[in-house]
Amino acid sequence: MLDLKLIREKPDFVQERLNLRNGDYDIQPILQLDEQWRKLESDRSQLQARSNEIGKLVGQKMKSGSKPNDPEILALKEEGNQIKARLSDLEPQEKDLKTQIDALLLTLPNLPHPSTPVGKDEAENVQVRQWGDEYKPRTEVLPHWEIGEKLGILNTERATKVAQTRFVMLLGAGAALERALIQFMLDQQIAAGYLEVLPPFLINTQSLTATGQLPKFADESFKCNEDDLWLAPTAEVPVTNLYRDEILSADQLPIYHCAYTPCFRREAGSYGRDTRGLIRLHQFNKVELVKLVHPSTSEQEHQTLVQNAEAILQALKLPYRVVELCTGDLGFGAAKCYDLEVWLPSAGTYREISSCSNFWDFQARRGNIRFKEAGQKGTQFVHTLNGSGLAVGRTMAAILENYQQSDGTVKVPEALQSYLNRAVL
RNA sequence: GGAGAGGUGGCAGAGUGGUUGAAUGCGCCUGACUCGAAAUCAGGUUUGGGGCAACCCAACGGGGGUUCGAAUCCCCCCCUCUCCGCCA
Repeated sequence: MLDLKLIREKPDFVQERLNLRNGDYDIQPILQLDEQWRKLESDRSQLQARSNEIGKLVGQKMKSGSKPNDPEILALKEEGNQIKARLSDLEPQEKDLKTQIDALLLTLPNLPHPSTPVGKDEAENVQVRQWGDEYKPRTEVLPHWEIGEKLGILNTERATKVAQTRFVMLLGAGAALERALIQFMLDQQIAAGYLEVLPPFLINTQSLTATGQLPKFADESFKCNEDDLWLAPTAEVPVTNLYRDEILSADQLPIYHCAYTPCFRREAGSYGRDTRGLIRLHQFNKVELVKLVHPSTSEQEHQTLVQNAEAILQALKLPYRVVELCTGDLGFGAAKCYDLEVWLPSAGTYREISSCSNFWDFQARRGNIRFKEAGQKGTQFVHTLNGSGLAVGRTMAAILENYQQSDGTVKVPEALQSYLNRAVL
């Protein structure tokens, strides 16, 4: 959520930054409502002040012996009643305006960070670095779903029977590989200083609103209608929300968490895209990194977060590149974002395997996650960051392709061999 | 699902109609004492909003109501805990 004060005080600046995004965002309605609201607010609070005064006066007089039906008391009561009548007119108006303003605020995305490259769309993202070209296979390889089916470790047809399209079933070594990857990733990130969390996978509306999935992207998540619960689309949601509505002390920061969860996404509007294989599923596994940090450190924390995600790809010797998203491609809540893209030789392209975003104070405002500096008055919002460390299914896809051997088997990356107790799939 | 208890400041925990934004304790901050620290003593310490400011308003789980006045009384809802039942 953007700071209403900032919108009010620097409307041109805010509008300019929003215009760099993909989509039409207009702060004018908010500015107008805000002006009306402030007028009502000050009228109402003046009336309220007089009303409070009357209440106190009556109390004092009663204590010093006045009778309830003394003329003086009756006059005060009468004035009190008149004020109440006017308040009952103003109050709902004010509340209604406030509700409208809040609702509009929740639909505005974050401002891009000044350092985020300006651009219209994906095509203008900026490559930051590329790693591991020497590990790219030199011969033709089968797409991961074909080699997976061939090896009998991946089955789409039966998963579709059990559930729907965009679900897969892993068998034998496939299931073991998925589990090994989860374990490996968690071990690495725990060693890097992240505290593991195993959060709820069903989460409430308030939590999804705090991290920015709601209200705008309700279509993207599965909902349990009976219960105000949604299937988590990413561990970012439950983990960031661990600290919702809390005031932390500055010395608790930074907080680093890693979490394995399955992720559930409806993938509405992606019909026909990536219909085969492990790339785009309604359910996939992910190890997520989440940081809550002091604002003064958030940029460097972002860099180390990206490095922590990269470390997994490097340990697995999977070729990848790092891309910084331009303003037009930035996610709703992100101020700045790096994508890690892994090499998929069957397609001859890099595919996103991790998205590392700095949300600045955007999520913290929505979730009311604050901290207090010892000895200082007031509170500040933390900065929240997160990134995949990594998407497990896509990692498996990358391994099945990059580690294919000419005899139709797949080599197990050295870093994983001890987890799987085998060297070849 | 049945029965009961409860939701108050960073935390713990008082408070049942009147200047209570809220006792007390812990924590934290400042000062005194000390070479320094601990201990002790004194003072301070909720959050959010409006206003250039003085200052004002709001908030005791949420929403309504009664009243000149509600943390306190009434109604509805939510959540947590305990016991019983059921269950992985």
